Formats: sequence, C-alpha cells, structure tokens
Amino acid sequence: MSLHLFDSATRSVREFVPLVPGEVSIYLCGATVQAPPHIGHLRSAVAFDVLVRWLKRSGSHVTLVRNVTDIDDKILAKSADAGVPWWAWAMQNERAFTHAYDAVGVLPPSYEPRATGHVSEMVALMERLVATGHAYLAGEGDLYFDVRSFPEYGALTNQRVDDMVPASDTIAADGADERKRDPRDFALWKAPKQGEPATASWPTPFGRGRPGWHLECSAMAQRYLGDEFDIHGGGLDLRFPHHENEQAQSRAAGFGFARYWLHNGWVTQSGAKMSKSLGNGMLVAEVLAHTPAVVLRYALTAVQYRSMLEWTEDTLRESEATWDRLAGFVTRAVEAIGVVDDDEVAKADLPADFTSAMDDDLNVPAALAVVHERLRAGNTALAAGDLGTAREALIALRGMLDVLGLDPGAPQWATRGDDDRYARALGAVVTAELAARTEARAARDFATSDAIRDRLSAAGVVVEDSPAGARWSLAATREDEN
RNA sequence: GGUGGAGUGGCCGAGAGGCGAGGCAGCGGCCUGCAAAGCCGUGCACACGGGUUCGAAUCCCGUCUCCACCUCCA
Repeated sequence: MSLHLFDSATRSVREFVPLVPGEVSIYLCGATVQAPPHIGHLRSAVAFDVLVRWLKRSGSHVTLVRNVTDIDDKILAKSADAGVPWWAWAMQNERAFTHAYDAVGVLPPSYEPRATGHVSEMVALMERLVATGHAYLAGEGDLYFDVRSFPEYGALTNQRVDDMVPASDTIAADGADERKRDPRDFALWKAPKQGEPATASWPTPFGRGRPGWHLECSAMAQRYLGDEFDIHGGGLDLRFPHHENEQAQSRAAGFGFARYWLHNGWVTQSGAKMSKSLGNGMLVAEVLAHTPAVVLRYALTAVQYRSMLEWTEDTLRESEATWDRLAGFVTRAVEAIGVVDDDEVAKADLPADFTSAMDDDLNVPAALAVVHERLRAGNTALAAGDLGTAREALIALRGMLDVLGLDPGAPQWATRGDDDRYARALGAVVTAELAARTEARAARDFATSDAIRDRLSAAGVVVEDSPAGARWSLAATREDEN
C-alpha cells in the first residue's frame, strides 16, 4: 500500500500522488507570532514533522515552507498594551516558537517566510484579483475579496455562502463593514486604523495598509512552491475562514493552489479545546520547565494527528514511563551489542505492519503498537542472551522511532552530555559510590549496600543491578505536586 | 440556522462485520540478597433502544450526550 492521506477538501482518504514524482511540496501554516507557543501549536508542528519524516523515509524529497505571520491585529494590540514596538513583539515570539520547535525535534523547514517580507507578492496578487473582478476597493487601503464573484467559495468547507451566517447577524454583530458588497466578503488589504504605528503599513496601488489575515499565505505559497503544490496543512480551526479564503484568493486568481488539505486536531482538556482553558501550564516553556522535551514530543506524537488529543494530568507521566521503557531498551541493547551505526538505522527495512500503519493516513498509534511488539521481542532476546535477535530489534526499533522523531539513539535525545562538567562530576561521584556498593554486596553487607542505594535514590539517581553490574540513571522528573 | 467531528475497559487510545490492538495504572507469578528493570499471566470494553446477519463495537433506523467552525484561534 502506498501513502494515503485524509484530504479535508474531499473529506475522504485519498492516495497521495505528488505533482512531481519523488518531490513533495508542503505549505504549512505556522505561527501568528502574537504570543508564545502553547502545546497545541507544537502538536500541529509535530504532526506535520512526522509527515515530513515519513515522506523522506519513503524516499521523497520534501520542500516544506512554514510561514510566520508577523503582522496582524493581535500583534498590534498586544504590543501596544505592552508598550513594545510591534515588530519587536513579533520577533520575541518568533524566537520562542523556534526554540519550542527545536526543543521537541521538529526538523527545520526548507524556508520560513515572513508576511512582512512579501508585500510585493501580495500586491501582485491583489492586482490580479482586481483585474479579474474578484476584488474591489471599498476605500483607501481597504480591498475586499468579492465572495459572490467566485462560485467555488465555500468548497473547501462544504458550505454554501447563503448558509454561512444569517446576514442580519453579521451586520448587527461587531460593526460589520457596510462598504462590503456582501457581509461575507473578507479583507485582502486593510487600511491603517487610528493610532496604529506608521511602521505597520505599506504603500500599495490601493493605498497604504497591511495584509488581511489570509493574503500572505496565498502569496508566499505561490512564490516558493509555485502555482500549484501538493499539501497545505494547518490546524483544524484554520479550515474556515483562513484556508477557505486562501483557496478562494488563489483559485480566483487562476492558480491551482493546494492539491491536498491536511488538518490536525487540537489538544483538549475534558473534551474542550485547550485555548479556552489556557493559562494553566500549557505554554511550552512552562511544560519544558519540568518535563524532558522528548517526553512532551512523545505525548504529542502518540495520538493520530486528526484525533483530538485529550490532555490529562497523567499524560506526561504516562509518556515518560513509555519513553523510559523505549530508551531503557536501547541503553541495555547498546551495552550488550555495541552502538549501531546511524546509517544502518536509516537504511533498515521497517516492519511491514509499521509501514502500512503509517501509510494509512499516518496511523501513529497503530505504528506504535508495532514498536512495542519489537520492544518486547528485543527485551526477551536480551534476557536470553540472543544478541543477534536483539540487534535486529534494536535496529528496527530505532528505525521506526526515527520516523516519529523519537529515536533514543538520536543526538537530540542524548541523556548525558559527556562534555558537561556537571555531568562528568556527577558521573565520577556516582561511579565511586557504586564501586563501594559493589564491594559491600560482594561481602554480603546488604545494610551498607542498601544505604548507598538509598542515598543515591534520595539524590535522584536510580540504581539498577544487572548481570553486567550496576547501572544508574537520573530519576524520572516529577512535578512533586503533592 | 449551516457545516463537521466524537461517545471504546480505572485512564489514554487504535480498529471498523468473525481474528490479542497498543500503552499507563492495578493484580498474580518468574527473576533478584532486597529492589528496580525485564519477562509471563490477568481485563470478556465499545453511549442508549430497536433492526439486518449464522455472527455487530463495526451495517441500518431511532434516541441521548459532548465538542468544534461559521471571519481571533494550531
């Protein structure tokens, strides 16, 4: 079976066939950098990172463009509240996003264009839409897309314009613009509002202003990926209006635009979308303050990308337990059979069950079931001293986990920095303690030996005995909430 | 009002007519000086009510509940 993906536009699973064989172009809606990232943002990034990794593993060359929207109403409002220039506010949050992506091992995109750097592309698109009768000027700097001029409008989200929202409501609510031909018309370009800084607008043939929320994605996707490209991704909540409007702009302008639409589900708490209950530890920086990044990644990866991911107080603890199990096998296997070359891992044939699960719209939970089967087989082989089988399991396991960005052997997730002075000092101290404990055990002085283990345990160092001697590691992180 | 998603064992979470999902937690056992890790065993779950079928969590009809989008949102 080849890769099949659920295409939101057709609401069906379709075989994925790229426009150019072996080349896959993806446009991913990245951040509107109005605030630091929360774990929902990372879920989206991780979901598409797994897609990219799987495409690469399957032999495709991937071009991933993930935009940064660095100018919008909220950026202006929040920066003004903070007394900071809007561009500094945007930059600060962009750095936080980059740090978060890097921390959880999201591969960097091929390019990361910013909206503010692509005004001329947007102007070209607007001129084209005006020329073809799909856009109209409602006032100096205010250009709207005419949804009635484009029969396909609503196609992406299966809506009819007349059903979208009772027109009376729209006009009554939040002072809808009466200069619009239809209340559902959306802004391509917005004139500066009273009090907005001069740096937040750009000159165009239609007057000074700034991008509407949707225009920049259409313009940047076309610049870097061409008139038509393979996959457009983003969060489920972007389908409407954002993606519907992007598609309308681009198609009305005569471009093919995205051929497949992928939307990830969001993170929920007690079944409700997380943003509603934000502010309670769900910022990435807050989670990473007490949780290893790889554990967060595991938690965000383990659920199929289209499903809602229910975040409970147990989520991270369970992820940590599972990660420790996976990483523990790799540690013990390497002790027994030596380090396996990364190249060998990269080229290993993956179990057929894993491959078919991934090809089935990236069914990561089913793929992880295969990982666990191999894990058990590997542990059994190690216990039996069957090093050949253990080695095979290690390679398969690392290969599969690499696709998910969770290979314990990857440098990203290395647990001990050997060139870290603190780690070296700790290692020396623990090694000395363990040597003393080994002596005590040899003398069957278990009181002393247990005292040493307790002392280390109290310091957060876990000791495990094995036939090859004692092994130590740092204890799982706990929040110690009670 | 329109569009879409979802209800699976204590929790998370796949599946989609008959075959064990998987994980976490729990319980029993093996191993161990004791632990830990690991391994083995253990749960007859599919919102509710009908129906179709040799057989339904999976199909059909009806009902209930929850969530989301409809120009702020990953």
